[in-house]
Amino acid sequence: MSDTEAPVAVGTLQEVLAALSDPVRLEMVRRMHAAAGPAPCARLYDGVSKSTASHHFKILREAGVTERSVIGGQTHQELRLDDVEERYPGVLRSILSVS
Amino acid sequence: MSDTEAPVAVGTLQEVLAALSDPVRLEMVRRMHAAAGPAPCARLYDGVSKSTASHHFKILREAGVTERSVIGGQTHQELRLDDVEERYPGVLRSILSVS
DNA sequence: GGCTCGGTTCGATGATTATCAAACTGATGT
DNA sequence: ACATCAGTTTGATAATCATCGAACCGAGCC
Repeated sequence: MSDTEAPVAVGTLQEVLAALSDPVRLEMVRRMHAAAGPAPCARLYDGVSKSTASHHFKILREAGVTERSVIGGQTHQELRLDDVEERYPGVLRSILSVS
Repeated sequence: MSDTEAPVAVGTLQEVLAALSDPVRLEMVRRMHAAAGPAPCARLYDGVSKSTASHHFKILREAGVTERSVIGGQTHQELRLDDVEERYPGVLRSILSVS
């Protein structure tokens, strides 16, 4: 079974930038982008504890940058690139394209 | 007389995003962009003390986002849009173009 | 010299925030 | 029922950070 939550509106530009300014979260976002679809949580981070990772996922979701879905009982996270692009054109796209 | 400091290299993407994620600093950057050239410090902020503003200017400079110059004895701040664009194409430009 | 004006630096304080371990929850499997 | 696995929440701690006032500095002016 698949279950996706009703996504919150994309947050303020400040919220989005603050969400992306943490290295752990930016790496999460990069991996979600590479995954190009719902990805299991555990594949999206390294070097921090489960609880810390969950905290960062929450911040990303509350900024409207990602959404959570449950697929076959497992939680997945997914980048809301189109939504963020619609609200702030070019911002997330350029950040992801930069090395 | 005009005196411009040798600008530091543009910082990491994290540093740049962190610098822009503060509302006071983003407003400073917006005003510098509008000024399109060296602008006197006092025109670039509202609602915080002189010392706080100076602190924020420093963070922006250390991230390589702005530079300081002295024109006729007065300190001015200027956006380094071209340098940041060269290092992180699209990032700062898109942030400035967004409402 | 002494004064003001614009900025910076110092030191302190309060608020955020990142982090973890532990307890909890919900689903799956035996 | 029990155990396990994945993720969340809670509570606490440590670190970072924004903010301010006060002291300081350099340039121009009287």
